[in-house]
Amino acid sequence: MVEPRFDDLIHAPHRLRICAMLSQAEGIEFGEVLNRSELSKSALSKHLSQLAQAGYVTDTPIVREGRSRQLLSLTPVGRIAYADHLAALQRIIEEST
Amino acid sequence: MVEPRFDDLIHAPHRLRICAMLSQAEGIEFGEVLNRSELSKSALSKHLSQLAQAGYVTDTPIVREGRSRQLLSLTPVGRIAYADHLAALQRIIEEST
DNA sequence: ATCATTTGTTTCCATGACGGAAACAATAGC
DNA sequence: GCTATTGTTTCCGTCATGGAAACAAATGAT
Repeated sequence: MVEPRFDDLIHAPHRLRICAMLSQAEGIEFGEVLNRSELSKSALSKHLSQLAQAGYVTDTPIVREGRSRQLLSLTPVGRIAYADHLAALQRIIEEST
Repeated sequence: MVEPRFDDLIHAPHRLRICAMLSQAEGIEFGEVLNRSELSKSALSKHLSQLAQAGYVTDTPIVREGRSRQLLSLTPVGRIAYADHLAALQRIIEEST
């Protein structure tokens, strides 16, 4: 069972949605995350930097259509932190039912 | 079925915990919320003002041990907004499972 | 009545998060 | 070289947040 650790880094609304996107796939390109977010590319880049610095996200450069792109993924540590945060939220939800 | 509307006012970590506390009781005194939070009384007062201004929280003055206190409660509107927000979180959690 | 205590609000001030625009860097293709 | 694409960093303004202290209101004590 996961520790229900509330994580302020993940909790911020945009980052929560970013983590949710990344949790559902093996890897998503920066451009797709950008399209599915409501952020400018500079803001998105900064959020991803924060998540990367925490060790939650990594980017693998890939090439598609002649251009190099970032394939973003949650790291194992990131998946655990995200799962723990969701567990903390789940606990709040259950307490309130 | 509730609308899964994400509510930034409720989402902020301390306010989320405040709403969670209030959702579990008919009324809680300011002092108890203060003890169960990690906020100064000024910060708590300001958060409660925000929730009150949104129509999510009301305070009923009561007297206990010779002193008047605020008995805080979620309003019906507040309960709905909180439930909707939890539904939005629940949706995120389920998407990520 | 005066003073101190309790309960909560408001003011003041400092800090940090956040966001977008624009400049920048790196790479690929023409 | 020149342009377009992908993403980062810099710059700058704005808003959220928090605590301390001053304040207000009510009660009890002397």
